[in-house]
Amino acid sequence: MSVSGIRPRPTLKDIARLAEASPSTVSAVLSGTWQARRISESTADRVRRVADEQGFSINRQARGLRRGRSDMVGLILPMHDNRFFAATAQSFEAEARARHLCPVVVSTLRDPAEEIRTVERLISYAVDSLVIAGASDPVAIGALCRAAGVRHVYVDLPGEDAPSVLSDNFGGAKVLTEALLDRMAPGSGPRALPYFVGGSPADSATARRSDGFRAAVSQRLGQVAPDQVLACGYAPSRATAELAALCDRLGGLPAALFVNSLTVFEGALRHIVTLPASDLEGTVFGCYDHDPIASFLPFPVHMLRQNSEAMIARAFALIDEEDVEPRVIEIAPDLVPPRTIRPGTLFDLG
Amino acid sequence: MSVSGIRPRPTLKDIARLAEASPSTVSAVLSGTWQARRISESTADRVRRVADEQGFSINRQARGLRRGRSDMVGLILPMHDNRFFAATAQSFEAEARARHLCPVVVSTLRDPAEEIRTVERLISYAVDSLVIAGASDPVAIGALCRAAGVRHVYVDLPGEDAPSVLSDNFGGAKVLTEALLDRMAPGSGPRALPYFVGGSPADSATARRSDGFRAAVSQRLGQVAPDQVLACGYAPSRATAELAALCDRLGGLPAALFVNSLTVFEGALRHIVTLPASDLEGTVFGCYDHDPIASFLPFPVHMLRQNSEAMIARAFALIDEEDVEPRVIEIAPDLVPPRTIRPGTLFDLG
DNA sequence: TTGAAAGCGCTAACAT
DNA sequence: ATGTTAGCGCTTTCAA
Repeated sequence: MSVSGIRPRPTLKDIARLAEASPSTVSAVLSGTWQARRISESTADRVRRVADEQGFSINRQARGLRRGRSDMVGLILPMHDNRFFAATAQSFEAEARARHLCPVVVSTLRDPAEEIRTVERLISYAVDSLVIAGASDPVAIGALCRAAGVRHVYVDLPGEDAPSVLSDNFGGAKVLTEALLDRMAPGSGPRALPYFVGGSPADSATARRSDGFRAAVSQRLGQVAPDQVLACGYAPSRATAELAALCDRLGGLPAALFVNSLTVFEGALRHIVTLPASDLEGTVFGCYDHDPIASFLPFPVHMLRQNSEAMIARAFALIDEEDVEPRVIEIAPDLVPPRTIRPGTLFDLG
Repeated sequence: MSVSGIRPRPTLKDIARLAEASPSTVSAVLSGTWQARRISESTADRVRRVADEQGFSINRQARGLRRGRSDMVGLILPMHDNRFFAATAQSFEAEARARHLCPVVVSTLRDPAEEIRTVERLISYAVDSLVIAGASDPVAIGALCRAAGVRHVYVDLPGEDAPSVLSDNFGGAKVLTEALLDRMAPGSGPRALPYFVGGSPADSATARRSDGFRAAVSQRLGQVAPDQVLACGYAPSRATAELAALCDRLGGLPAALFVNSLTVFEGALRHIVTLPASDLEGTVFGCYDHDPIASFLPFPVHMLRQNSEAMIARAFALIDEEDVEPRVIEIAPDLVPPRTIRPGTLFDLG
């Protein structure tokens, strides 16, 4: 309204002057510390009224500087565009807000240099603590956090210097593999075997998952050939090629296919759609990760839904308890069975 | 190494003392302002060396307080767990980093109160600017931003007091509808018509999309009955029920179905899988939003991929140019045709 | 080419 | 029950 345009936002001092109180009183009233400083109800009311009238909102940079903290918690992610990490971010925000902390979510595209820069930056904004999901250089991250005295917890991929909350990759893979073995068509020869595809052997999650796969298979079938595990990375295009080569070798799809992630699954699909429809009949699919639309595909896909909510809840509990003991905590994923196929519908393969 | 444990991180003053320079010199050297203050190369080198040795990293709360800004940019999202918003977040981070700004992404679950609280909070952390995606209360947001002098841009859903970068909902819906009309089986009676399902009529995106749908249909078929547009919200369960009711009325699926979002699509699928396979043959699907796995379903789904990258790039350009003129900028989404179906494969419906 | 000093807005001793 | 004051770590005149 005024010709002068926007005026600077009021500071705590302005409120103090207007409410005829001292800055410390205003500070105490507005930050809820006033129980300690037995401030009279009337003063408190007056201060609050003036603050409201003036549309006062505190300068958190100043408050943070003075208190040596920021009331922000950081979450570092490889990327947003991924069901698991997106769900992780969602849970993270809920937990942060329940604690009146400001959630700050930043992704690093699995670039170790970017990851380090991000950690440094968040520390220099004085985040109170840090959750690191899918760390690519946990050693460097740990060094930075320790130097700055910032509590941190690893999620999804482990670190050595602080607690890690991971998916139960071994157990989950074992359960999923068992589900596949249960449904697998009996037969003999290499096509009658289950195969594992996707992921990087350098990555501890893939290692644990393929171990779980091997454990289940060898328990049921007695042995696992090395070529039943094809860790060809996470890129869809690599998965397409790898599956094509496998089908070539076997003369068709194997009886069961354990797919290590949704991106790998997408790549696998690209090959599958080129196959004769009859080829699908003898195959069961499993995927370590869940996608609601995948459950509507015209063949059974057993999926594992990682429990990101429980993982993040656990991570926050560790931070709350100031528990910094390095160790691995595993959270079981949930097995999502394929949807029941009703005879006569589109998805009846018979 | 030392028995005393972690020591406090060095401040700029510490570096000054160790480098035998004044705090102002160190500040100038470390923040690149030193060209202005013609500092000697040797001093600059010495300062940088000491800073490195000490592992100095600046306290951004202090810097921000002094400079009256924070070098943070905020992105407000309805939720992370959604392909479009996740892609938006990803692009946002890339643009922010290209400008040496710290991206801060926060979601609000479409809760207007939470949204306001989040905007207030980010402002009180002194974010330099704000991108608001899917605003549920743009009027209140605008008031806060203006009072604080924070530049802002709306994305996905418009605001009145600042520029808005939106998907070209009308044009996109028209193009998608035309693709459906092109592929639609000829016939007569209500089943031979295209239907629009999902979204809320209160939401401007849905309004524009259904307008685009109507424009394309009336141009081709001469008229559109009111009951061809079923804005039943975004919840999957509502969509399932709505589609079931429609099929009931029509005696089967309509010749074409325009689905307003992926969540609606998921709900629609739940009904579709209960239908006899032969029912699908005469129907084409369209979805405003893209999902890679949906393209592998055993019937053709035309999808629209919103160009979040271009939208965010435009939003940042507006912020860079300090362009605050309220207006709507529309970005065309890309039509993703259904995958080619090869005869004899699983996905050959014939 | 550099240093001294004020002060950003807030909180927490320490007064009273 | 409330006010005074020092100072968090930094940037920026202003002085030299």
